[in-house]
Amino acid sequence: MITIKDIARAAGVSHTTVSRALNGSPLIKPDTRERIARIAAEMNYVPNDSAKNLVTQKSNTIGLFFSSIDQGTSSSFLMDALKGIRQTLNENYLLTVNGIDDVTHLGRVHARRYDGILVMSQTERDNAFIYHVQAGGIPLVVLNRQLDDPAISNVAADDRGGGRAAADHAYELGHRQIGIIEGRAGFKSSAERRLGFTESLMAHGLTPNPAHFVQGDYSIESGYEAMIKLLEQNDRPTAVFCCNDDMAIGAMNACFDHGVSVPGDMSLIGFDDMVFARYANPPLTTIRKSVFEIGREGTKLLIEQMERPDRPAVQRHLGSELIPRRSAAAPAVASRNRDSI
Amino acid sequence: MITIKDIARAAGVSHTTVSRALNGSPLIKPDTRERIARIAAEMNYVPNDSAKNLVTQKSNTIGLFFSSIDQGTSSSFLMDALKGIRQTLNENYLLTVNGIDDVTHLGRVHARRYDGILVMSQTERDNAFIYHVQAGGIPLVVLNRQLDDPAISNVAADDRGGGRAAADHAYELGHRQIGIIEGRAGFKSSAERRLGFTESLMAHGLTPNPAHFVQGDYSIESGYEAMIKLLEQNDRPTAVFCCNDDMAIGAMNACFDHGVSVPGDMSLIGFDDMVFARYANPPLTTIRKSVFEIGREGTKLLIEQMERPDRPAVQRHLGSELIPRRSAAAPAVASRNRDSI
DNA sequence: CCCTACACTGAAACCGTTAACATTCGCGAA
DNA sequence: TTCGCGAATGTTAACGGTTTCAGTGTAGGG
Repeated sequence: MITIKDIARAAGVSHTTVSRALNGSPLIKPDTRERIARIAAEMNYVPNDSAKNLVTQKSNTIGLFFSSIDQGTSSSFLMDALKGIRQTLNENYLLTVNGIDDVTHLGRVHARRYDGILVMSQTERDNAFIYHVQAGGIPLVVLNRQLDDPAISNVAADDRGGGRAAADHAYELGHRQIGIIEGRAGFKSSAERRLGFTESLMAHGLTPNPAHFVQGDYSIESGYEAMIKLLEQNDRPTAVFCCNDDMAIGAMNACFDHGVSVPGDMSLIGFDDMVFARYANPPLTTIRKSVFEIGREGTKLLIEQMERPDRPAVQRHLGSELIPRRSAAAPAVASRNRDSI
Repeated sequence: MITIKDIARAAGVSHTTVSRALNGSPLIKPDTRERIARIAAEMNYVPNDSAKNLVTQKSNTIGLFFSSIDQGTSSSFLMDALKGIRQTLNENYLLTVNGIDDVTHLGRVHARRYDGILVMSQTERDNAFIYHVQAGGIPLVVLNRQLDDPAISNVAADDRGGGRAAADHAYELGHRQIGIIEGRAGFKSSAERRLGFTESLMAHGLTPNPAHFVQGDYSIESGYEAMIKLLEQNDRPTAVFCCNDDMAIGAMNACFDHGVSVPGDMSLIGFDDMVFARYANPPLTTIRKSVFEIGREGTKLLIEQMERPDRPAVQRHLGSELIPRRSAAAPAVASRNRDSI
């Protein structure tokens, strides 16, 4: 392995000069710098990160931590976030990917090891981790989940607004019995989406029917099960807001299996707008949130934070947008009548 | 930041003794070791990786490289692979995730920076990267794509066998006109799956009809387009093997949009068995390949390779398995007749 | 012609660890 | 008593960079 000293010898200068030349120090005469650069290139010199990091007290590493790689995180999530992050992050940063749950010793997550940390958070259970990072003085941005703490930088979709938009849409189509399949208990997004949903109902003068609130956990299966519970009710809703697309797919399957046509007998609205949403049958009406964008904005924020740690934390909410497709339509006449009685 | 020297001072020993004690050297008296360990814990000591890596000439980092994060890699892929890898990898390894396309300077991928590298490869275009890594003497395992070079360790699914199984299944259901929507041109998996498919046809005495071979690129859209080309033919197939599930979903949509019922008028078989396959409508008959397992086995191999670099490279093929669901069934009588003429 | 200032380069210390090479100590054999 | 030896610990030199501080050489001003 060749080092700056080898280059120094070859160039007939001191290794200090080589170091400076390679780092673009203004102290070095332009032609010296060039000569050294050329020699370094010829010798295929690659700087030793460990040595560099040791003396500069940096790690050159950004850590991406997920709530849980196993559950609750749909795969397109990870992918989209990764795209957004990589695209924004300078190439010579190392980006590591971890599950928060996999971290057994918090002590191993340390300012020496990470220059900055991104947390893709879903649940308040991540808080222990988040506050550990913050206490350790590591630049930190929490993605995806809205945080209450203004001291921590945060980029998330507007879950509540999205929930509201979903319910608004159902209302405008003419539905008056609108159900909801909720996300995983304990996840902030679940609470927010339901809250927005309820707000919309109230705003339109509808009284939420507790029987039409069914718990799910963001998995396809839970959507299936929840939908069955809804279908079995005598006074079942004519439209259901599923708090993510996975559950909407599950719900759609439940409808098919029980001879309930979508959207003829039942309107379905999802959340996330993952790739498959438009290829569902019927294509899924849903709320788009851009994890890609969250990744991108979050990374920008993190970089800023690393450059000037004194700056105050920033909260940013990215809008969520209704994407009307074909899984939600006006209710059948019968149910409209039933409502108008 | 506290270092072994601080601990040494606190314990009244030399820093060498601390280093040895903390690393479990047999040279240290048990009670000394214990005392030092206790002090270290009390002081919240965290070793400095950079310093350690500098002197041991390791990087403590494993790199996971993807053919392309943007195209051709479905997201559940990344997720599953990651699960398999993380589960197998010792927690104190850093695992970085990169797109091969994002690597602008091959020189930056270097034995100093990575103790080992996993390549999730799809296409021969990755070869430049792969051989660079190998030439650099970095322990390497190529995942997911079958390699011709026995000098490089390799874990992949049995694509050819899977293709064969798909065609066999269609044949056994009674189909005699079997089409194929091929994967992305240039991807090894595309070639292998087609090959297996063709082999099966020949084995059953069917002559492959060139018009029934349509190019796709593994995207949902391409599956849609390709299916339309197939549907437009006068002598269209009664069953189509789609070289991945994404394209099968696209193909299914094309059928719906053209009033062709699945599996009534058209049987569809996919490949991968991604999560959504069983929630398609109808549930998708497909070939299961476990990316998770590929990740797991590949990591095991890599670790072995890092521990004893002298060992010869290993090729491992994980089986692929037919998962019959409802998107493929016996052909309608009319077409059976047409065939029997 | 000398002195100073400035532009450039070099020497040496340091970052936190590990490892090769002493050193100390106590004990049993000669 | 002395010597040798092994167990336990210490000294010191790496590892490959950056940075502080101390030169050098040259040009410009007096």
